Amino acid sequence: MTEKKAPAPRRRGRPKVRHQQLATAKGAHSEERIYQSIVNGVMSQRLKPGTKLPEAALCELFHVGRTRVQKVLRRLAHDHIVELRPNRGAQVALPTREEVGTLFEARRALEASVLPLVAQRATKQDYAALRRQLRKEHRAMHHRDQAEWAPLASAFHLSLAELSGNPLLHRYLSEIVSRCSLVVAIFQPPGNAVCEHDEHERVVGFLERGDVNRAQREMNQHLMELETHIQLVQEDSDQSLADMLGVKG
Amino acid sequence: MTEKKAPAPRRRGRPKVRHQQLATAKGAHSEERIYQSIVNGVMSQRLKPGTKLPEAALCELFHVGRTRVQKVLRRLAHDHIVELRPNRGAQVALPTREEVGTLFEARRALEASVLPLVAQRATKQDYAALRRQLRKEHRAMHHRDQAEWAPLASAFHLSLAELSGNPLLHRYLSEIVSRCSLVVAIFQPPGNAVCEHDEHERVVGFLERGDVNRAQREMNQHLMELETHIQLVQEDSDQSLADMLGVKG
DNA sequence: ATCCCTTTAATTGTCGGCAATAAAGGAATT
DNA sequence: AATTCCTTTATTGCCGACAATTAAAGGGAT
Repeated sequence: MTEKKAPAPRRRGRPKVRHQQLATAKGAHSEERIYQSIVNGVMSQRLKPGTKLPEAALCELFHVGRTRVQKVLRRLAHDHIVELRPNRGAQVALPTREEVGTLFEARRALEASVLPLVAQRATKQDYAALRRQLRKEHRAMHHRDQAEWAPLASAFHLSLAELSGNPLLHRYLSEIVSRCSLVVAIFQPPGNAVCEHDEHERVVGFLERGDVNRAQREMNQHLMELETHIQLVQEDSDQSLADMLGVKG
Repeated sequence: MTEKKAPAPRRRGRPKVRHQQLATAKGAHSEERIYQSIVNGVMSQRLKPGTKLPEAALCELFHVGRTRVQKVLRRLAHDHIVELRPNRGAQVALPTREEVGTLFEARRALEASVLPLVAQRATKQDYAALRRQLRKEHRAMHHRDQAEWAPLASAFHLSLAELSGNPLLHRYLSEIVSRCSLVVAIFQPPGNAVCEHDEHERVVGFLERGDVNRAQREMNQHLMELETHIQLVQEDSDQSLADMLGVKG
């Protein structure tokens, strides 16, 4: 118990902000390592939205100078993982409801655009690989927790983007899927996993039969369900979340 | 003045690369200024693909330290305006034929995705503003040279993206349109302007009537024409271009 | 107690220095 | 003469130092 005395030589000036431990590993390509550590921290909820990421702390944690930390922070800001305010440093981003809307809208648009290209270019081997991946995803969904399953579900969508053969669309969709995962991580109460009703399988089925339209409709439906689920969850965890973060702006 | 004598004491070591004057203006938000200067230089062909952009030169030109120059160069590299190779600095990007293909493919996909959103959200005033813009574009096309008309033609596509109401799609399309302009600037011989056959007007017409499908087809056609035109031009200016740049890799 | 202003320290922004890397000329070897 | 080092120099990568900015605490006046 910290008892405060009468004279209480209390500190003056701006207080040093507390930060949590992230990682201690060392390596050669440190920038990628720092980047991944922070992304993992955000995705796994250890880093909650609003958490400050002071440069000095990251420098100590990862044993690098500020130059590299700044580079990583700028990259994270570009990916909308953190928010970067001038002279005030970086903090984990908290997307607004509106941003979530446009995010999912853009995702639906891109995923729909990707499907015809996949149907046009994918080979039998590609579909076989997709199906293998889906079985893996299925197993994870039944046996493991969300932390392990989530990246696999995203991997399906990213594989489709890759099969489109268009690196640019793939890059954009990667960015979007990452942000969606971030949103899901933020607004999903633990244990409340989204059940997939074999929608991924159905998309592949339509694609393989060459029925692009139906594949698009199925995918759209799938993404709409995901979004509405998020929004419902967000609705009733709004207060407790803001409270949990101590958000004041 | 350093006078060179008879024995021609030729320099040894790595030669200092010559660079051209870009701008001398000064301002407060210097990073944006540097960024725009380089983009303008590339778009107006003063900076040809392959041109090196040494940090020190830019520092002198813009009277800033290397930190800010590096930030700008990284941003340009992210936008694919320059290529950034480790330990070798930045140079103006030269997109390959394959990259141009994926670039236009992605552009067709995004522009098609944008149209339904526009039809859904645009008001009468929006269409009126679009039409005003189109008249301006028309005037520029008939009276001025390509240098003035090109940004206006791009502006039409960007306006559509903006009217979609989705900032994310707008950002992606801005990126793509910039790169397309870069490609056009590189592969278009001066004076060989693309004639627009009122395709923009027709797209707006279909949209206003709510015929999204036809608007999409028209837009697709428009973009395909643009691309094939580029490729034809690229075909027969390939040699002279490589020669012009002194490309050796 | 509440508001304003000053004081103080944390934190970020920017710069120049030093080490590491890459590129070119020249020398040595075949 | 062509090829392989080796030397020399421009250039980038990285870091710590210093200036500028921000945020909180303290101290009055209302």
